[in-house]
Amino acid sequence: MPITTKQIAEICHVSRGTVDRALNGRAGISSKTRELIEETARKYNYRPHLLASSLSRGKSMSIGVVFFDLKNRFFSQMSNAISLAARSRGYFTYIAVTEKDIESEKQILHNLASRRVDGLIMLPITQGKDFIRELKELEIPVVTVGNQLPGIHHVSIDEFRAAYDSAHYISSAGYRRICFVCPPLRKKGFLDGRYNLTSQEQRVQGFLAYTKKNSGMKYKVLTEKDFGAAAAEMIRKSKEKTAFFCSSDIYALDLLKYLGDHLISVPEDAGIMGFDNLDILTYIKPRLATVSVSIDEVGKKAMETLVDLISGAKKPGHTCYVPYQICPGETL
Amino acid sequence: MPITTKQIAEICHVSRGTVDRALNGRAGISSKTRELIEETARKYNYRPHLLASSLSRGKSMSIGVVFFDLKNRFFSQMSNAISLAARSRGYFTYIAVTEKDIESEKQILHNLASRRVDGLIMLPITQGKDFIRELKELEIPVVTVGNQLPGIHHVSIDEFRAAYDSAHYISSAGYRRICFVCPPLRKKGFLDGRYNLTSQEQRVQGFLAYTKKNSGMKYKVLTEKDFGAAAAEMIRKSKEKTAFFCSSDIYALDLLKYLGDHLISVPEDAGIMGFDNLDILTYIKPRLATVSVSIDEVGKKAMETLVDLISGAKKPGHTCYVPYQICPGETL
DNA sequence: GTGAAAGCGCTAACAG
DNA sequence: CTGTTAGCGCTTTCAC
Repeated sequence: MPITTKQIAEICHVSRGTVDRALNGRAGISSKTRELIEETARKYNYRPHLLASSLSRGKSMSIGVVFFDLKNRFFSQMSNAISLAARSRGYFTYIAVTEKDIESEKQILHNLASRRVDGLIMLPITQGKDFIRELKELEIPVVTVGNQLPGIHHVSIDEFRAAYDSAHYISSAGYRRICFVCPPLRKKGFLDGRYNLTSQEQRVQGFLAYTKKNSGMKYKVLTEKDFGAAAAEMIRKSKEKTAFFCSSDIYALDLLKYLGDHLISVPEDAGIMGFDNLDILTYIKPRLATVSVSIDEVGKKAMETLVDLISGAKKPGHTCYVPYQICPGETL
Repeated sequence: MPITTKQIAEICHVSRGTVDRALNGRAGISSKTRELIEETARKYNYRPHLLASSLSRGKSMSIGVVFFDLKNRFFSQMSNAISLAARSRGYFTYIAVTEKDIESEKQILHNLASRRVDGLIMLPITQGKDFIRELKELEIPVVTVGNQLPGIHHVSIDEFRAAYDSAHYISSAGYRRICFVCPPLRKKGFLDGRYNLTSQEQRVQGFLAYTKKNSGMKYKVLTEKDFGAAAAEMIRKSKEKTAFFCSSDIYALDLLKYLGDHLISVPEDAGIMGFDNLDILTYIKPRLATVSVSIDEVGKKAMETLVDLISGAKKPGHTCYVPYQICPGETL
């Protein structure tokens, strides 16, 4: 058991208030007593009790981070950035994973609220009025990344524009036929539409906006779980070369592998473009064309926004866009 | 501000003790008052204040997880497993990253101790008597993974044997010349030997034990940062085919890429074997020979051990080995 | 400059 | 079965 301020007070023959002043660098104390107290604190290996401190101060100096999982590089990279940004401001991060389970997400949020985290950064898997009400009832500042929630602060790239630009990029590489691959959209409508798919939806909308605008374009959206087989069939049936624009690098890699295993060459027989520019791409050949999202930037910005919300100093704008960039590759 | 037990007590015209009994399912209360209390709690959206609860109970139901970073898949996968295992037992996990900085590691540990985490799971970057003393002074149960610390509970694979077996596997694939690639070992001796490299050292020792035992074997250990160039030179200079046994899949992938960029074919001109079996390998061609470590298993086991230590129910053994497996590939 | 006292919200031991 | 009381360790206000 570490020593407490009370004991230090006794040892130094001063009051607890004085010890507090010394240990927290507060004013109104002679340098003599301050030094005495600091020294005994060191001597007895004093360790402040942050739970007690939080209780009386009403701030826990901790934040909650809630993601699907940490297996996905997108989340682990972002968690890394958030964790660092948080610590540099004195916050520690609880990280919890929902495994895309709506009930888990709910429980985690309540638990974190009970732990009195000062703020939350999350990628919500749920949407809808009820959920937003519940979130607001926690009375904790929240910043979302990836999926959006109306009325809640959000940091992300402009998914719509990024997808729009990507479609344009693919088309300028000579493709007249683009297929958007986005398996998560399967879930649309499930559970009374409670799944939050805003990020994916904005991407598909950006894609459609471009392809519909350009009358020469043929387009399709693939949401099958087994999109590899579906894509292979499309390629075989059509003589026109198709580009597969995947809503995430992971799907692009899966597709690349599937096509390779089925003797379809990229980019000779079909084109592929990904999204996110995950760091594992450096090891992949051919180099995947993709959209680079600065995940670290999103994480940092999200933390910054959260701190602003917590301190209430300045109200940050509701949505903060982080720049993105088209990354050319050898797969188109 | 959520309602407190005190307010509930007033509303229900009972004492705080009774409210506590009702809300925590403790015995000694009539079902009538219990129901009344539960209902008002629900009605007013009561949320237990876990900080206060922790303070008086002396348990925070939180654990600290300390790794180099979360960019490395090894750590993020493990964090994911730990986070899940923890939550299933009611614990939440603080996750902090050191970025391989000894001073950061120290600060993080002290901060977590101040937050009164009930236990710690870490991959220490520091070693030495002073560090161990400091760790023990925290008076918190600690479980290490990866790197070891004498006298502290540890969960991992048997690195020595895994490396030994791998060397044997490589040799049985026909190689008479094996080069162990392990850049982290460069740090050996830096900062008065404070860097903890036990995991890597055990691997190199296992490798050496095998190669030294078999007199026909030629061996070498590469620790250069720029190991790709060094390896390429070795390959060019010798007519005998060399296998590069990399202490981590990451190095193996870097090497594979480097050699490919320099027109050296694997496995025609040289062999490569990795370590860890990271999940990104599924996307890599040629399929990398490696050693599979069940990272989830290590994470789960570490949490299990930690819970045993916290509860003090049964003292777990000091070292717990998790099985590993040689994974054949196309790179040998 | 320093001390005394009340309080953060919950828990636990004891008395009735 | 229920109430009272005394904490947990730190913070903060107010008086001296």
